[in-house]
Amino acid sequence: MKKKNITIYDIAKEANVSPTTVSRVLTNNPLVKESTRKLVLEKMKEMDFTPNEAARSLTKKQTNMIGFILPDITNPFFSQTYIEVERRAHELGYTVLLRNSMNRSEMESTHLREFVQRRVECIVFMGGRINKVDSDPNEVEEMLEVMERVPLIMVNGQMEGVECHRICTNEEDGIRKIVSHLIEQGHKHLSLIGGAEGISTTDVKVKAFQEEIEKKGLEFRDEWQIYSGYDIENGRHAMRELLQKDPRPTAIIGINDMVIYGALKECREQNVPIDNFSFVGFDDIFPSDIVYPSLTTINHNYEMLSTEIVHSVQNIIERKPVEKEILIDTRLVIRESSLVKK
Amino acid sequence: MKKKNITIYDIAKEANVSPTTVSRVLTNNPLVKESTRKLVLEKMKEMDFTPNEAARSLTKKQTNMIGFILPDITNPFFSQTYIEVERRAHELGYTVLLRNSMNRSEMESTHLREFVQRRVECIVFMGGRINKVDSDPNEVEEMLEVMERVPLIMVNGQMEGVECHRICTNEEDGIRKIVSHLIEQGHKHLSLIGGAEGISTTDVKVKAFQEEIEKKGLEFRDEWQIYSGYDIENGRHAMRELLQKDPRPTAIIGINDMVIYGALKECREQNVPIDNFSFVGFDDIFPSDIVYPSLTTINHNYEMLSTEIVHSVQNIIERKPVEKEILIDTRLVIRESSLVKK
DNA sequence: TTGTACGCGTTATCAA
DNA sequence: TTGATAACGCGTACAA
Repeated sequence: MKKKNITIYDIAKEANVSPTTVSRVLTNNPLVKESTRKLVLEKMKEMDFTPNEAARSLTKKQTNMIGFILPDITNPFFSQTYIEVERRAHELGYTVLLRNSMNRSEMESTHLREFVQRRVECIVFMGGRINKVDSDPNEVEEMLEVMERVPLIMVNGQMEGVECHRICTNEEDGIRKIVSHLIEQGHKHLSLIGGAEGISTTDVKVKAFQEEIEKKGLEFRDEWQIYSGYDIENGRHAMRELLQKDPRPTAIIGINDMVIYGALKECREQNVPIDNFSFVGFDDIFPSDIVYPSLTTINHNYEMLSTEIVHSVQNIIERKPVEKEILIDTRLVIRESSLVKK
Repeated sequence: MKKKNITIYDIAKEANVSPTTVSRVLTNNPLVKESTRKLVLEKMKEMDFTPNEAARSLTKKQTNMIGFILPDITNPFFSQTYIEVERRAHELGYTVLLRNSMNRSEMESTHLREFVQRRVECIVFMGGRINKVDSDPNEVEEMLEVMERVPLIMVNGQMEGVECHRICTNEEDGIRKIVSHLIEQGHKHLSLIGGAEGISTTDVKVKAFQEEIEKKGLEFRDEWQIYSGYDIENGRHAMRELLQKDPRPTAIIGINDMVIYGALKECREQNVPIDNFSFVGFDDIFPSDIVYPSLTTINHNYEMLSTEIVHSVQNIIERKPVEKEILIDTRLVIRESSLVKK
């Protein structure tokens, strides 16, 4: 089953040329006579030759690989971003190395180390440490060390003391769009659930939420803003808490779509009519179109997000000028969950 | 920002030893005096040295990479499988190269070529061409060529004329479990929607469905078995068709969970009470626990699936004996959608 | 316990 | 248009 590794030397011998010439046809060097090129190509086909990328990387000092760290690919928000990045990177000849961190710092470290070792040409970082408002000095130092060797792009995050390229969803504006929409629907009592204090994506949203509410002359109630985490179960807990309040809010915004799924589930289990509330999520992951009621939410513009990521990656690698910070605008997708019923 | 690439030679010079010795500490060779090892490690830290994996791969003739081709990582079925594989592979020191094929043959070819070029040590293949009942001769030939150089494992698929390791979900048994469950619930009129004729995973299910129905003394109605594809929209179409039948079935099985999401959606749009039917899916992807009604479905046992995949990968790479075909049993997860109401 | 010399498969430099 | 020859950075047989 295993063949001997055949190399350009083998091809050279068969074609009666030097290895150099074989290498030339491999790199599409135009300084090769057409007839010899044809001959060499023929022999390569015959012998089923494939150049060894490791050897190539070694001499060319470039691997055509980029590393992508994200918390959890089973979360549609990340997979929807990743797949677009993979596609576009592929078009430009790059191989993406995907690694899940599960938001665990040691995993992130491991992945970073591996990326450096494999000499990826750029690292894209989402989630985890880059969303901590108070960054860990050790993590900062590690990032800086990595960045001395590999350029790094942070997506929807940042670290104090780590200056690098950033591409971010305009989350403030997303929240404003949600608040405006709910007020238009006649709501006066808005709640925000999910997330965690000290995590930048949460803090940004909470701040924007509070500001926008007060700007519109509504009342911000502390007890209607519940930090409860990011997943479905966390959403259930928040909703459970909310249902015990008196008075209750009439509209509920989720830090992401997932927590709203949980909130809906909790209402059902407690036999609380869904219609009692308007719900709005954030991310527009695919299940939001199929849950019941379908979920009003903020779409990240995944296409533009991924386009900008790969675009930046490319320019950074090619040492072209790149904007240090790129903001991606969002879009409010109105579905059933936020429309006034009865 | 860019440092000169520092190598074992630089370390050697700094530590007053030979490059060989540096290499030895890198590979944890015990034949190094403890004091020199310490010295070398120190210098490595000081100079922020990281071995170049490409150079390593070149001499060791092993890359520690495995390739993973699947149709679409945004489909939770695949991401739930992939993430487990990544985790386990990582524990064994392997890097997984993930590539999405979107079920397109040319993409698969591109990815296969790249994998060979990068000298991955094993390829895991899901979806696409390996699910065609009538395999394309060109695709078969390509697979065989690849397999002369890299071992390959097919997950939930096979190709006539391509003998290789296979790890499969026991889909027949899954379908039988569903049918039994529905009959226990008192159903006599079962329908199966989704999938496509000539795709092995579909054909296997359809066949098992028909056989099991007849074995139980029920009637298999051709018009209640609708090939309509694999995604949400396809599920809607099938349901639309089903709603026009007279008589209608009372229980609806989906080729996967996605099509049932579509079916539920279609019922709502047409104001047909969900309660008129029992629904059962296949795959147990995560939204099935949060859609309403929550979906009864077949769980793939992702843990065992991924364990077996990585286990096979490892044994194949290490040339240990491996079972040619491994069957993974499923589990019926009963939720609201299939329980008799009223 | 350590070092020398060579090989891994390619690309790049220079000369022919 | 082609061919020697030297890198690229590391591992390993062999010698010391």
